[in-house]
Amino acid sequence: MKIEENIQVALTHCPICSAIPHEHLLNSLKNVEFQKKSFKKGEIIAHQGDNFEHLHILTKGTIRTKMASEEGEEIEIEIINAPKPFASAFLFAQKNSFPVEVESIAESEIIMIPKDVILKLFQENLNFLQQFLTFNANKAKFLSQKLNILTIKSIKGKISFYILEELAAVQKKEPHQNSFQMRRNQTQLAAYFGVSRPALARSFSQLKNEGIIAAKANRVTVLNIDKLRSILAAL
Amino acid sequence: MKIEENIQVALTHCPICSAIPHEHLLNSLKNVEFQKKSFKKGEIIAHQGDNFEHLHILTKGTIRTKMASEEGEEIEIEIINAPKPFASAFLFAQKNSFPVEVESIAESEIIMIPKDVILKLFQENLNFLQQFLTFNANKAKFLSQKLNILTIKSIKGKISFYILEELAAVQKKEPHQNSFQMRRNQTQLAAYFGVSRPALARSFSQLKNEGIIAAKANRVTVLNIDKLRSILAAL
DNA sequence: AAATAAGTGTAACATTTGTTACAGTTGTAC
DNA sequence: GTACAACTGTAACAAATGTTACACTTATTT
Repeated sequence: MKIEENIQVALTHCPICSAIPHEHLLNSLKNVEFQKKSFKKGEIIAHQGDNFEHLHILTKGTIRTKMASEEGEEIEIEIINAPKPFASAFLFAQKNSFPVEVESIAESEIIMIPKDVILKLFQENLNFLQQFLTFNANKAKFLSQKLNILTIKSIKGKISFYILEELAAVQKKEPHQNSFQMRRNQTQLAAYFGVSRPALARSFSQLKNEGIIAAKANRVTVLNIDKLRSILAAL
Repeated sequence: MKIEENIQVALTHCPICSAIPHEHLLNSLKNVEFQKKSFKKGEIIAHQGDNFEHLHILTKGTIRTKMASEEGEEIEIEIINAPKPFASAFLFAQKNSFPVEVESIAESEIIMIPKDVILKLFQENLNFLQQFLTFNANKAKFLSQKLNILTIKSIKGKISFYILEELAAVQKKEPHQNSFQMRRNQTQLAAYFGVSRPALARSFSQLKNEGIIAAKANRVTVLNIDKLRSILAAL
């Protein structure tokens, strides 16, 4: 099977494939019937519960995964930009179905590589295996952090947790920084937390009135980190 | 290092080690400085956030993992019986710290095997790798199911989801069975859902009054599965 | 069998969050 | 600059859940 240029480029930048030497990757995939699919903005790539036996790699575009018991009530799990695998942490499960709804939110392209090919690659290439393990372990961490946010019951608590996490991330680079840029607006954050938008705004206002944080445009400044921490502790 | 009899037995029954031929396992571990630790009932094995570089295997006893932002508000994640690995899905993460609090709830014993030994075993033994992948993928599924329960906002919805899952599991063995034994009492279930016990009881009563389920002792009977499903759909 | 503990059902009330609606603010397209 | 859309702040009210308390039932122990 001929591999298109753009897919090759995507794969060399994919966090789990980049360990495989370029030629080796080409050789492996050349002999393999991997599938390619394209999706328009708004199309559903996979439904929650669908079975799969392939490693899915998003080679182009952006997807959003969300969880919903049926219609209605949905909360966003993750937004994934190409090139990256998705649902890879579930590939080797006994009953490996998509745990989330996967929606294309831009012109997207995915390729699908059969499970057994992946296993073969693991044997031929220890680095690939390690990257796969690391990528999935990071995903598991992400899931468990998400779990943590949902575990916190009060909206103020969720906000505090979120802000402390974001601030910690920023402080790794600039240790004394006490403000950061919000990556999500309130509407998105409310979906992420699984709460209503006005309720989120209300709690945000309370934190501001209490002098714990300040917010201007999409920049949040932490004024009293101890109080912020105590909100979590006091839960 | 000498390997005690009981640990050997435990390992051969451990879901990720059972693929390794007995002699091979002994040989591999003989040359390795793996650690052994014992814990009494109630002792904390690991705190949320602790770093680790070893695969942890519970060889004896029972542990409970729970999540908590600090003191107070805790929700139970999982109860694990020996012999099983724990936190294995996070072992290869970039910053691999315990995502949960791990508590011994019985006389327990664990062994710890360094990461690099595990990698070596992967290379020598494809079955071991596959079992490890499967075990972790199942964990990821478990986490995402847990996420699903927390995502559902109403208590009635959580109960419906839970009952439908349990019933589906039972029906795999007995297709026309419409009742099942509860593995958790209401107090435990409330902790699992992250809600208060009286609120759970109230919602339970409502489902009973509406004729959707019946419950006697710890046996739940589904009387109207369509209505149960529609509770989830209507969310 | 009595005593005790563990689990369940339920009620009154407090608290939090959701819902709906609208006004003000900011950003963007034309 | 105007018009429009997206975002934010906020208020009144509804609905759900938490809290506390207690009665009742069911296991377990003695």
